[in-house]
Amino acid sequence: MVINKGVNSAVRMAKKERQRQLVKALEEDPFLTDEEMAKRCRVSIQTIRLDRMELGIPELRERIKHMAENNFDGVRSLSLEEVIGEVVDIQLDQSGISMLEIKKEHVFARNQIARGHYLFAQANSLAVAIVDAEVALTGSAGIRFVRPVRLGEKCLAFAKVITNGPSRLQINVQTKVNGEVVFQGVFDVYRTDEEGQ
Amino acid sequence: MVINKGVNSAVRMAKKERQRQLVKALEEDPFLTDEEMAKRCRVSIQTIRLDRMELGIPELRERIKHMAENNFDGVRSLSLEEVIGEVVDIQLDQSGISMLEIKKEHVFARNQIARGHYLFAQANSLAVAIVDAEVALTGSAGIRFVRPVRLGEKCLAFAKVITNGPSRLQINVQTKVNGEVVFQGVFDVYRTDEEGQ
DNA sequence: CCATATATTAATACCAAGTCCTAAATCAGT
DNA sequence: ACTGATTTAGGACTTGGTATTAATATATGG
Repeated sequence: MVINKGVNSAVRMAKKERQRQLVKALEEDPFLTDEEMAKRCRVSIQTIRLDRMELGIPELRERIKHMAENNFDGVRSLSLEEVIGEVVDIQLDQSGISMLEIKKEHVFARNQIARGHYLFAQANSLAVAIVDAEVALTGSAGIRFVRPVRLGEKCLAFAKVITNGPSRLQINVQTKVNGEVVFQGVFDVYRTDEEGQ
Repeated sequence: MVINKGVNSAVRMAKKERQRQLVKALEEDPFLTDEEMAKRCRVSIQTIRLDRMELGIPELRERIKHMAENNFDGVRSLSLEEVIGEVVDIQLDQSGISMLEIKKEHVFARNQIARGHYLFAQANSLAVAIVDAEVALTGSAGIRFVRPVRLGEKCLAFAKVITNGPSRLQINVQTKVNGEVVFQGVFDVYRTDEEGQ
């Protein structure tokens, strides 16, 4: 019996093992068709299909679709990144206010704290936006993350021009959550009609 | 004839307009089937197919597949999604290199110059990534955009730990394009097991 | 007004990569 | 030899198409 069980389990393992390989192979390359997998495992297509059923693995097209959908959501937030925060008010060459609500895509999954560069991006793009010029680019900046910002918090960035030269402005940006300063930065922004950064 | 041309162009516009809408609709939602689009445009499926042919738009499955493939390349870096750019090399608590290719979504449409916060994001996330801790957050930073970076350029960010304390590190990041420095920054990063920014 | 493009619709056969279902074959263990 | 699990096979149907051919507007040029 023990011996038989050995043989038995050898066969069972063949199945289990195949399914294990299936899962692994699809993790590595989700674009594999049942036909491909059947060839690889030297079994019939139907066997692979049964395996997928048992393992609850959707068909190729569904797998691909899911990946694409995830990606699409990502793309959405990428294009949203173009406009970091919503501009609430702007006085060209003087001041501006923008609002950014911290969402899932802005935070570290582990601790729900906003990634610094989103706060920077909000401040930076606001600073650039209030400059009255064809082209405005940040030259340098000094920034401080005063306290961590958490998921769901609404960041109000207040930008104020400190010094206003013909080709160079210094802009102070203070970001607050419920009146509490969470970020502070000074941006040196250059304006030109051609380039600079 | 002018009158006829008017009618003519009205019809032609119907087609052009429909194709314009098609492109737009698919940009907004690439998961639309021909059938759906046919209903929306109140034409036959065949017309939509012809339109796709003319416009060189691949079928639904191909579109989805492409998205999924792009995503898949990015899936590897999904765990690295924490980091903007692709990490090339990391020595924890010592140094790191990441690469970011400037694409359309990173530049100002007007002048094809990369928005500063992407360069910042690359540098910032690399700085945070090389810190060997449960949680690492940027406290402050001083940065300089040395020269503008253009569409298509590949930015290599080199991060190096300058001072390495138990709870605080100073990290210098220099970003280069073809050996030329384009960005330079010093990041104060805090490591904790709970929070801080 | 008729011929001639251009645009649209229809109809058919075919494909990939499946699902769902039924039935048969195989095989291992007792 | 029988039982139960496993594997194959087969056919019908599905989606979302391609490719091709043909018929039908529709519009404009002359």
